[in-house]
Amino acid sequence: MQELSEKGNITRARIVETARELFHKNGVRATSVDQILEASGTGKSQFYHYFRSKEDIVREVLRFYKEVMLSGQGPIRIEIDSWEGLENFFNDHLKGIRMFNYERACPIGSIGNELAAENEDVRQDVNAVLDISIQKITEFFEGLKKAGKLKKSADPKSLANFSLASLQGALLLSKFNKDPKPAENTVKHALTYLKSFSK
Amino acid sequence: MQELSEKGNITRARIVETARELFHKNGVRATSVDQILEASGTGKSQFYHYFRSKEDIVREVLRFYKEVMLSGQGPIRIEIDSWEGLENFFNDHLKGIRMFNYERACPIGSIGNELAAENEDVRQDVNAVLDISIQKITEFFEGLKKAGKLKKSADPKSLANFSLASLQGALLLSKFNKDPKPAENTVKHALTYLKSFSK
Amino acid sequence: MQELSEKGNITRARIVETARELFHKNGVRATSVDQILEASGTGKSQFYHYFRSKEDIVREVLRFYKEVMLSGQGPIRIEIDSWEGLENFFNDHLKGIRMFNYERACPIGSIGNELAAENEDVRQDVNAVLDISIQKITEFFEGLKKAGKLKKSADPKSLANFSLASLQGALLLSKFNKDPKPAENTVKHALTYLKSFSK
Amino acid sequence: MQELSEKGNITRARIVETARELFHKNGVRATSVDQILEASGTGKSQFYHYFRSKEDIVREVLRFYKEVMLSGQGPIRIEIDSWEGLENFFNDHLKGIRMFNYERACPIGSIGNELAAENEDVRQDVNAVLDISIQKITEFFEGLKKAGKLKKSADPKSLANFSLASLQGALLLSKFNKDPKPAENTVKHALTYLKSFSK
DNA sequence: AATGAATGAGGATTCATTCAT
DNA sequence: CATGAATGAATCCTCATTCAT
Repeated sequence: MQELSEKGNITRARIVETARELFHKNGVRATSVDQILEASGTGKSQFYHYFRSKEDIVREVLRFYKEVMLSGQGPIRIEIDSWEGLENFFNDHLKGIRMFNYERACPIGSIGNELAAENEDVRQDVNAVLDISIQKITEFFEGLKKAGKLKKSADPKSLANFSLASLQGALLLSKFNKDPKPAENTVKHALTYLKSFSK
Repeated sequence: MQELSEKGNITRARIVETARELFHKNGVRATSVDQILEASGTGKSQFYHYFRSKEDIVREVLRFYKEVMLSGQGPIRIEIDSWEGLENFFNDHLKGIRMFNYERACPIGSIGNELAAENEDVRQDVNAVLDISIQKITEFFEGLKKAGKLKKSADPKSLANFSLASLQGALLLSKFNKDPKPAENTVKHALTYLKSFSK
Repeated sequence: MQELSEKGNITRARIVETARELFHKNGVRATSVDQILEASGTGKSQFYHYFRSKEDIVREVLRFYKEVMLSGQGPIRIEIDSWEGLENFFNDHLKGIRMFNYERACPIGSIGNELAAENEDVRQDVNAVLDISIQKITEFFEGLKKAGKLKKSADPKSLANFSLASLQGALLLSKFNKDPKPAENTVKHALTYLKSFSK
Repeated sequence: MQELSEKGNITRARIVETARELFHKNGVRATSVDQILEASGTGKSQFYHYFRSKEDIVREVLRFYKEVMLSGQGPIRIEIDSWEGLENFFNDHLKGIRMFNYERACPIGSIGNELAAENEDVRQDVNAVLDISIQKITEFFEGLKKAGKLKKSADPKSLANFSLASLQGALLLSKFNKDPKPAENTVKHALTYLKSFSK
């Protein structure tokens, strides 16, 4: 039942953090293990002390995103209990891409797009992480429905799914355009549509 | 008056076709030049007889998509002159992902997502290709507007942009889920929203 | 006893000329057959119509230098019949390196330095070409001697050999320095020394 | 306080030593990285653990020559404090080429001749290494002059420069002839000339 | 005489991973 | 926990050369 030492944990966390950043910036395959180690200031083979393989750290990165989303401690306000909350959720993503000059899309989606075909585990991980958002949004709509504030025709799960899809596409188009407008425009339309189910 | 030899063109086209398929299936970085050659049944160094570099063939593949879209000869019916035409455009994409068992998203978007950050030319190429769709959809909405069949508040360009974004996101989610539903659901909502501007 | 056609000869000569220039500028190994063909505006496989191999064209280039020197039609005045003639011989070389901004040494010596070790034929060719100069200088000194204008202690062949060695070294140092001074200085000393045998 | 591991240093040094030998024997371009590794008994990709590129090891080899010359520990006695010392300097070079059956010239000059045109850094490195010899010889002549043992007309720097140029040319001609005589003859004349400034 | 497609070995370089200490 | 040396397959690309027309 031995715990990892403090120091070890820190080194490990730094590696994950660096990998996460590089994966987001350049993609997984474009990021070599050596690059991660150099950028994290870690000695050469520390990596294999903490991770079994490159695949392993990819999944570790996805686990990190999962934890952040579940704990709600990331930059995205994912606890949604009002229409304003939903807007915040979308807008936090817009803020996110602004930070990187509209040169990146969703870090999770990018990993999924790159690796889903060749690695079933990663595909499922990606799915699971994105499902957290979908679930949270679903719960928001369910709440509305229960409170009689959503049209009967509206299916919470279906709307949540649409929300995430349009968001992913929004971020993607802004990356291709290196410009905030496509994402802003898409988010605006999506919100307008979603609100049309309000009553 | 002399054209490039038949034979050469065929070999070249076969390489591009193979590259296109592999890029779509596995991604650009995951596809080695050797794989392309082997899969296309081409001798070892024919590649560099026809292409300057791997980047070159990526752009050639994008050029191919561009031509297909401009000529309207691909599987996607991009000439849109009615609401039914718009539905066809979306549905053709759904058919497309079904062909690959929902294991792939948009081939152009995937290339963009993987390479836009590191290669400005590719980013612009991707943008240009996707803009063709956006332009076609824009023209459809403009036509409607001119005919007084679209609400005044509707901005054709903006709606077209939303259309493509939601489509990209739709395909992406279905790839992550290896399931048609997320895409179908997203497309359904998007179309519902767009049609709400009809009058 | 069929002669080569006019046109063929011209193409061939252009290839040799281009090769000569590129070998001088960048070295033999640094020059690819393709580069020669592209720079000479020759179709891809013309090369192997005229030459058996890359080695073959190297030797052709050396043969060219040989002919130029034997015919005395090059930029180097190699017919030496006076001290002034010897000075001209040296100075023509200094002019030569000036033309190329002191970025090149002797084209023949360079080929020799690069290939003598691996190709005995080339080594002998190089030697033969340089021997032409040595021979001409030798004859000059022999003439002087016969005319009683050279000290008895002076050995014509030996002095000629020294002349060429110091010249080769002179050009080399100027290339390393990208500056005319080392060559000018060396030539000045060499000439001073040689003239000391005059009587 | 930690030094690079013994083992690593040894491997690295062995690679440099092997590269040095092969560059001298066959030239830089004629020597592949694989050849260096095989000849040095080093595993396939150790090379890039120690050197960034092939250019890097070329410069490392030049750095090696520089250190050897500065430390005076090589086969060439470069500390010159008498006419005999100058003769030793020349003769050590003659001994050097004898070791290799007169199939090689100056290793530094050869690298310079092959790469100076395409690589400015290498050109400067080569220049710097050869300047060490020139500087040492210059100091010898300056010493003579200060002691009143050199004619006033003699310029130390200029004579040193001539010394090295004639030496380079001497070695070159012997390589082309695969024979010691041209070098011996040239050195003999150069020394005779230089001594003529003694008083 | 000329063209350009085809070949396949070999070049430099990068990569994920393992080993010895 | 940590270090960096070692491994060898794989990657992109270039080369000299030959073939088919």
